[in-house]
Amino acid sequence: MTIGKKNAARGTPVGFSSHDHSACADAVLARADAVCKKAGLRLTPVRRRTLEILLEAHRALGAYDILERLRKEGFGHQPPVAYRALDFLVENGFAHRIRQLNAFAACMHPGEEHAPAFFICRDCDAVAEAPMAEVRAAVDAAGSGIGFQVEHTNLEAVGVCPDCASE
Amino acid sequence: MTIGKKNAARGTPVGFSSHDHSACADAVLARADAVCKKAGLRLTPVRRRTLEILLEAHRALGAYDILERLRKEGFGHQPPVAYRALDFLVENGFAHRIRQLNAFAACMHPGEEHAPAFFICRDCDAVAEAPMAEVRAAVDAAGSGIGFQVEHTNLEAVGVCPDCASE
DNA sequence: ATGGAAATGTGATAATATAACAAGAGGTGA
DNA sequence: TCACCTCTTGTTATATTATCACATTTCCAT
Repeated sequence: MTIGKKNAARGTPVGFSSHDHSACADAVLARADAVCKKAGLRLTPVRRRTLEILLEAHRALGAYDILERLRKEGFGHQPPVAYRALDFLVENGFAHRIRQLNAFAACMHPGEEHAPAFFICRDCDAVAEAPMAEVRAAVDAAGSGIGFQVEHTNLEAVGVCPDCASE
Repeated sequence: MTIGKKNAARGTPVGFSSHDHSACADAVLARADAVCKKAGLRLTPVRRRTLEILLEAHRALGAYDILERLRKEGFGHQPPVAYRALDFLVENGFAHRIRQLNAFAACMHPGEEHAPAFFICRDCDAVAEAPMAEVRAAVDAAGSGIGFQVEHTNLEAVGVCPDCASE
């Protein structure tokens, strides 16, 4: 689909309220560095750059969107390059996979334990991430009721964002 | 991936507790007929058969798994055949799309308003559906807090099912 | 019966994702 | 230092999932 082309001019991506993108991006990146150092993880150039790309875009990007940007910057140009970097970021909580969009978005709360919920606008594909601890607790409880050990949850809500609703 | 090959012998698909499959399948099918009649929807042969296949399998199936079965029974053999039938079922609440698996499963509560949550075993791909109205309420509330009108929610929890845990 | 909308079937292709293997980077202990 | 090991990267090739576009048929309401 190549995320973000459909209605790229509309909608405030990844969070509907405006704010200083570069500041929050820097903060998240610094946090990622710290978390990796502490955990003995290697935030290599491709990985770090992939995270930066997600943060700069400040919206959900498809793997091939990211691959293209990496390629332009001299990294490898084959799909595994992007997928591996994204896998690393997702596994370690620096990014989330948005399955409704076949896309990825930087996590805005790396390091913190959180069960994210995503609000996805069906019109402009903007995505907002909200931490919802209560939901996670409810799911854990429901799971243990049927003998299921929940390890990871993903909640994606589709609807209409404020911008698109006002049109 | 061709869902269901990995560990097909293990796990109790779509719900972890055993029960009379054919009885619940018949009931769901009858309900689907009634709902369609009432709503003026056409549960055509391909669509009905697709739902039956999902009910018989009693697990999540990929679109191409379904396509193959349809083909063997004399229906068309091109992807749109399966995707269109599945789209109809999903849109009208007779089936759910399990995005973690790129697969589809029959809904066990058609007609009833419900925000389903899925418990997906990372070992054997078994899927259990649990209705979680409270979660939906929480998501609606969180959404309206940021001006987002939630239309549809999908919650997928990955973990370990009872069968796989006991090994 | 007939005109229009919905549904089906088909070929072609797009978009997303992984497998498998060779080569390089970096750390660790002898 | 160097041999060794592991992790990471890059590449080729291919698998898997999903959609487009268009002809044909079916169904139903007039």
